[in-house]
Amino acid sequence: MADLPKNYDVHASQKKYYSWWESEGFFGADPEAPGEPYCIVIPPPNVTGSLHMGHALDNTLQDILIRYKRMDGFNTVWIPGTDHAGIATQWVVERMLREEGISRHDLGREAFLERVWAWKEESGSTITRQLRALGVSCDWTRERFTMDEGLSRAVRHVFVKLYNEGLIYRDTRLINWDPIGQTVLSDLEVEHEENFKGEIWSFAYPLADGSGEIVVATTRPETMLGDTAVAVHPEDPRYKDLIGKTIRHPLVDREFPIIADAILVDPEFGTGAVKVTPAHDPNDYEVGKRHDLPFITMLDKSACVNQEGGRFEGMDRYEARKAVKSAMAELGFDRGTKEHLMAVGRSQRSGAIIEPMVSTQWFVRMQPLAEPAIAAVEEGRTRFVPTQWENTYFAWMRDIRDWCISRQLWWGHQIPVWYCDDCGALTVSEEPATCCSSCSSTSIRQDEDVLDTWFSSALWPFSTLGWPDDTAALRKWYPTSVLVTGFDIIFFWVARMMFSGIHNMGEEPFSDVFIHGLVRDANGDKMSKTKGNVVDPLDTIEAHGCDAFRFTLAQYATQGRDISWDENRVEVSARFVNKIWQATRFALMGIEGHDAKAEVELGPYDHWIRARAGQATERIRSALDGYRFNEAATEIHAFFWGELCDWYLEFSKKAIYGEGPAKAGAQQTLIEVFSAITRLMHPVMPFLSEEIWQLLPESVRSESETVMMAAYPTVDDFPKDDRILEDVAFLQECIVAIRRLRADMELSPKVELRILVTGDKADRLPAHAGALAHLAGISSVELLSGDRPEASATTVVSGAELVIPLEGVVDLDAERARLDKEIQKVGKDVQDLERRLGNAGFVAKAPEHVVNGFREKLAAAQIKLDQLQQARGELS
RNA sequence: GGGCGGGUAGCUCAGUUGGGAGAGCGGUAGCCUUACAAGCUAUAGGUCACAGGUUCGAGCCCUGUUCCGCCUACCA
Repeated sequence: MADLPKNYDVHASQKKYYSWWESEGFFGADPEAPGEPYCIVIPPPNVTGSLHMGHALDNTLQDILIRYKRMDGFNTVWIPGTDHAGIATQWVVERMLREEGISRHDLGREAFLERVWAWKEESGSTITRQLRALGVSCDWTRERFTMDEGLSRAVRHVFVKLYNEGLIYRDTRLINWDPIGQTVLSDLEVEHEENFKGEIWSFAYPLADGSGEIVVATTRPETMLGDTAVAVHPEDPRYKDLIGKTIRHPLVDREFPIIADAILVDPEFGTGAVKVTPAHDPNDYEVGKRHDLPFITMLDKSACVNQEGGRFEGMDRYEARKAVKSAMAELGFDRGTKEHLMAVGRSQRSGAIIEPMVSTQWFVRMQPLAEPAIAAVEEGRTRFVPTQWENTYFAWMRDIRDWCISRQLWWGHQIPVWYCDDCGALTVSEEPATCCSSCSSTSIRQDEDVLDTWFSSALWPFSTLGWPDDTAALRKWYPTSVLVTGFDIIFFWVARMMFSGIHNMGEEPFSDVFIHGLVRDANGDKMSKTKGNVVDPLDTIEAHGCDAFRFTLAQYATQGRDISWDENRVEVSARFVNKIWQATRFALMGIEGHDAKAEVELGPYDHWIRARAGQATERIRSALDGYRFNEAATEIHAFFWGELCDWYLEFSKKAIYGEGPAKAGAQQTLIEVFSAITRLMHPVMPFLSEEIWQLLPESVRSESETVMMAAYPTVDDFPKDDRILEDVAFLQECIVAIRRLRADMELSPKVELRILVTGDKADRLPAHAGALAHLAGISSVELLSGDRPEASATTVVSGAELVIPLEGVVDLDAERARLDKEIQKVGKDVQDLERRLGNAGFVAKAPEHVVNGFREKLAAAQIKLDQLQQARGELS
């Protein structure tokens, strides 16, 4: 063991063990195997994407859970996969084509799709390869893709089912149009940009009878080419007489009425008269329906003015805006322009400002689907962690609008609907239709549009398990156990999985939804390529190692809070990894030559660290069970460094460097405790723990060839022993008190001190003389009998006083000064404690243990004060 | 406009039934003590954003104010 390298080679370890785990099939899952089911489906990253910090956090947390549950005897599976990401992927490929100087229309649908598939084949493995670098233990044999054959069948199956149930329908209505991407978007795909600097322009519409004008205001002048009314409030005295009169459009050959609408018009706002463009504004659309106005679509698919715009035809909407304004100014109808802050909707993908348009699209009727999805959370069958996210979920679900699912794209699941050229009937079919279901004509055409990418994502928790077939995996693992994801896709994905799962499977898709924060940069800003503040997880892993990276992520993963990523923390974690390695080296050297059959005698410190390990196990388990990853990581750190390294390894040195049953006892303890902590840390630090596991003695490894299959420690693995915990806590307090005294008196650690001890617990101390010698430089421990030495320092701990003779060790003048300072300080403490205890209400109402705690503390402080004053007197 | 989260040590952040204000980093002082100087020991540093309230007692509960961030909304 002496040849164990002084430093841990993280990269060699990562490479060696990941491929070993994977090739041995340790990630694989068998639905027939015993154990309660525990299943996670990965939030599928974009197939052509690459790993970012969000993925790193999300997947590290999932891996921690899966590894924990796998070790804990559950029949676990973690299903990986990727999403075809319709718009995003098509957008990327179109951009590549543009660089070649061609468009997708030049290629045609078939050739274009070939290009996209080729790009998917080329780049599709990047993200899964990068995920492996994180150490994730997905069952790669079950990897799925949202457009693979099985999932595509699931999509068609659901579409047909919902259509037959009347929950999918086709309708013509106002939708969000992306003029650059040239497709409709759902409300969620529109991002609202607040405080957009625009202007509001007022102009006059002349009455047709020449009797006057009415002034209206707009932020979008060009839409006046599509106006079909001006609305006023029915009670507005200014305009009451104008209601029913006709306006003569000054720019196009049309007349339209002045109408009264109490819902649209706020008489207090602006001029109190509103121009109405039913085909290009959501509010006006409603007005148009209420008043049966004409819907004049005056823009084409690229948001250029069409024939409805008369002489403005062919202009893009912003050119038209200027042209309309100046034309109106020439006619004398301009009534001024003001700056105006407004919100504009942009396409999430192309960035284009959304144009509301009237269009025929496919929709999902949401109301009936949302109701049971709301109930599932209300009734606790699905639980959000932290619970605050339930509000977000409810708010959206309760105010849900129908979901527009068709997209004018080519990359995606083509809508399984065929239109008959002869009779016009629709054929909706899971399998490709060959003739019209109504008139049997073979002259049918499939709908050219594809489905919103989230339509297939919504089926992910069951489609990946084999649905619509009745598979063993589906029976075993649905519903899944927990969904781990960020709050940014609660609406896009979580909510839609909820109603899809409930509607299609009859059961909600997961019992827990754990929502973590976003990874931001050190200043709390969103990471983005344009800002140049993106941290590449692979760079971090390369620099500091995967385990340090994962440990840092876990420590950062506080519930309900975003993460401001500070790369320095990874370096700190890397030091922890090194510390673990160094301690392991010590332990392995210590257990060298261990004879399992030798006579064993466990010493007090052996009992102590076991009891401590039990406490740590309890805390770590409880933290993981509650998704408190930061607590789990912190507890691993606190136990390993603060208890095991700082105290036990030092305590045990005497036995380890000695011989006989005490040595065998310490060796056995080292083996057991290292076996436990190695397993406890494994979910967070898989590589390091595996490396250590492989170095542990055969007696440990015989349980499992890999730590990832070893049993996760339980509290019952360790005896409870409150007496030893208390005893060692007392010893630690003594050691720390002596060290402090030493530092205060500027005594070198090499100066040996004697201590005389008195008090309730005094007789416990001589048994720890060895530890006191090693850890506090104490040469002898005796019970105080008779008088104190004339020159001495006293330090008080709970239950004892330690008297240290100072004759010949210290400068007495300096010591006097020090004592004076301390007397002052302790005096204040005593006063403070007395005041609090003297409070009648405190004694009457505070829990007994709290009151007793104060009493003990006060007693100890008073003793200390007395002793200090006495020592001061002796020195004088 | 509505909603949510946050403001705790110089920095990054913990703090789960209201009862000793904590960790890591950084600072200071002292240590190459035979696993680890990527380490060990000790230590300084905080009106827990502000103002009220409840209580014997508030970082924690209530009310208000303020600053930062996010989500959401059709105000011409």
